[in-house]
Amino acid sequence: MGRGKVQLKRIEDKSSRQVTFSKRKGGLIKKARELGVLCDVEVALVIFSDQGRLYEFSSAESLGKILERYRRQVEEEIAVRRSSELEKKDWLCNDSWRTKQDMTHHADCPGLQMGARPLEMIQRYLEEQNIQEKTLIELNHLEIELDVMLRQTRFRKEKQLREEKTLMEEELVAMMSENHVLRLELEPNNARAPPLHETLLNLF
Amino acid sequence: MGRGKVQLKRIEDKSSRQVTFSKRKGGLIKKARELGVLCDVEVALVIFSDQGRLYEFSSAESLGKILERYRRQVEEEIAVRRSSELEKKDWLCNDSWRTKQDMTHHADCPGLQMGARPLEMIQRYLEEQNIQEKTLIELNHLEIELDVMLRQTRFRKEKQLREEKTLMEEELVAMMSENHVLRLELEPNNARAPPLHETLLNLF
DNA sequence: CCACCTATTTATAACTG
DNA sequence: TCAGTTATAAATAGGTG
Repeated sequence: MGRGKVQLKRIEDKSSRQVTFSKRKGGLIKKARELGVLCDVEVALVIFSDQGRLYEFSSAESLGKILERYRRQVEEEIAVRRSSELEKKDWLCNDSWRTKQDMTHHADCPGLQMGARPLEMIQRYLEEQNIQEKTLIELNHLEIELDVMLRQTRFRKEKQLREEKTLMEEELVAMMSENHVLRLELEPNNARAPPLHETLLNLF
Repeated sequence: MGRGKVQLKRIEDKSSRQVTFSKRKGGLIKKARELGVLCDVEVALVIFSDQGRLYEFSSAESLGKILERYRRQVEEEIAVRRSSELEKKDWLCNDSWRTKQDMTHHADCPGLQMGARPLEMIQRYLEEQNIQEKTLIELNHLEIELDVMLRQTRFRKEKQLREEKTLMEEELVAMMSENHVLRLELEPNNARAPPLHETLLNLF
């Protein structure tokens, strides 16, 4: 949209990129809000600019809540997946539903205890699904599923580091407390502000 | 956009709402992707349909990572905010930045050695700019600038922890390496893929 | 519900002061 | 740099099959 068509690749000119970011960020947030209102759904949006600045939007109370819900949902899926691990394992390791070949050599593959032998499982899965015929969308779904699997494993590993991390964060917080932070109170100024432009009303 | 203008309120007709959701969800994700690519930023989007179904998008590696980053940032800000509560209170309760009273007593506030004397600089800036006349947008810009200042200070502090962090991350990576990760090579498949529907091309 | 088809509304790229 | 304008590209509401 605009005077010229735009290629879907990184805008190299820093200035243009910044301007485009600013404009499109506003547009994206607006659309996220509209989706939330019109369709009565929860929408959460998080953007990190290349400067590392955080922008967020959420249709509901707080982004945190939506993210909590997201986390819960993902963990739930993990739980479900885990509880059906045995059957799934059977399913994934047993090609009978397709080639009916003898798969017993997979039965003794070690390290598959906790349902993760990602590489093998995935390779098999891909082979069977005839990946070449898949659409990109389906591949995307697949990737998400794989990510969930990975997440599951990762979760366990990360727990081992959790305490150390916490310790470190506390240390960080302590160090940071040496800094004095200024938080602008925008609301009061806004309230006192005279007629705002349409654009402003529109975006905020 | 479309045959009729649309009011920004919940669409009551369930069917229309569902259709609109479907269409707009696609559009929103597409725009999120475009923002990520064009402006080289990280974007994460989470949507819960009213049916509780989860839709997600992320411009980067995984949504989880962005969410992690988000969490870290928020925690950081909270920590900083809390630690600076006292000074902030002082500043906010002191109307001198408006009344042009003597400010020298700020000169001795500790912890601000490093070339930034945020409190003073900001007070001065605000005085000069006659903050009451500013628009919300300008205030936003101001806030961003201040944030950059803060970030610089923070950065120096964080550096002190960088090495420890790096060490820890390496440990994490090592642990993760026990897992076999599959990275889908989307491009090749895409390239080989036969004619995709317009919608597909449009969205991906 | 999905794909496709316009008529319109929106978003926004490029430009201006 | 930054708000405001304009010409165009895009998104999409409503409708059809």
